[in-house]
Amino acid sequence: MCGRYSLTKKEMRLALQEVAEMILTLLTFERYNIAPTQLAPVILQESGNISVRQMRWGLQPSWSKAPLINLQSETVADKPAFKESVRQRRCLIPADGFYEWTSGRQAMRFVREDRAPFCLAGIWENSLDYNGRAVPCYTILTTAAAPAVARVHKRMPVLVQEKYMEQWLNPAAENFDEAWRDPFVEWEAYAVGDFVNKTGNEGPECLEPPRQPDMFLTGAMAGR
DNA sequence: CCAGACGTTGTT
DNA sequence: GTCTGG
DNA sequence: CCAGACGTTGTT
DNA sequence: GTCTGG
Repeated sequence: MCGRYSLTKKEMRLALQEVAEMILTLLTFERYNIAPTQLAPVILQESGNISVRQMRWGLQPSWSKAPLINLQSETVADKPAFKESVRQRRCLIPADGFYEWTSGRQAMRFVREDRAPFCLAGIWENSLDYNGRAVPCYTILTTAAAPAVARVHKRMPVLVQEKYMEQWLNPAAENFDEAWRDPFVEWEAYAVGDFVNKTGNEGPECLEPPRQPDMFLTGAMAGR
């Protein structure tokens, strides 16, 4: 009854969007506080197939003491230790917000003005754990902060627009200037309480504003 | 050939 | 481990 | 990124 | 202050 069908490039993109949606709604059990060294879902393409795997946040090269949770997008492709990952093992990291801490250790949460989820640009590799076992690990690429973010922090994660997701995941693709270009997303920032500070803490409480709002941030002291 | 890099952030 | 620079 | 440790010995 | 673990 069904002896043939097609899957054009355009249809492939739709399939990818569907996959991304699936991840964000079903596979991504809610996470409010994904921290370095923890497992989180990552989208990748292997043997031509797009898949989702839980990976450890932070590359762990043998020579590095600390896990590398961020790498600069501007230079990563030129670094001997990472160029192969940039060439062969790019990935997308689904998220709907990210945290930055002010110099005063006030946690801020950044979300898109339209509240839409998004994908961050990452690369991954198999690092060796203490048993010599291969563990897939990922790192988030960074770029100069967008204006609203720059008030708190100079750097921010690279976002991959939907129209570049397929290219980003395809190992055959080579130039990422387009994929890395600033998507000019408007970001909204709001202060959250210190519950999020502790890496083990999970749940919606991570999103709640501070119990005692920071006087300087809210301007509540003005005029006193 | 060997030596040295290979990360990011914010703070002083 | 691997690449770049000298 | 933040939180929390930052020690040694010998014994079970 | 600095390092490790999450």
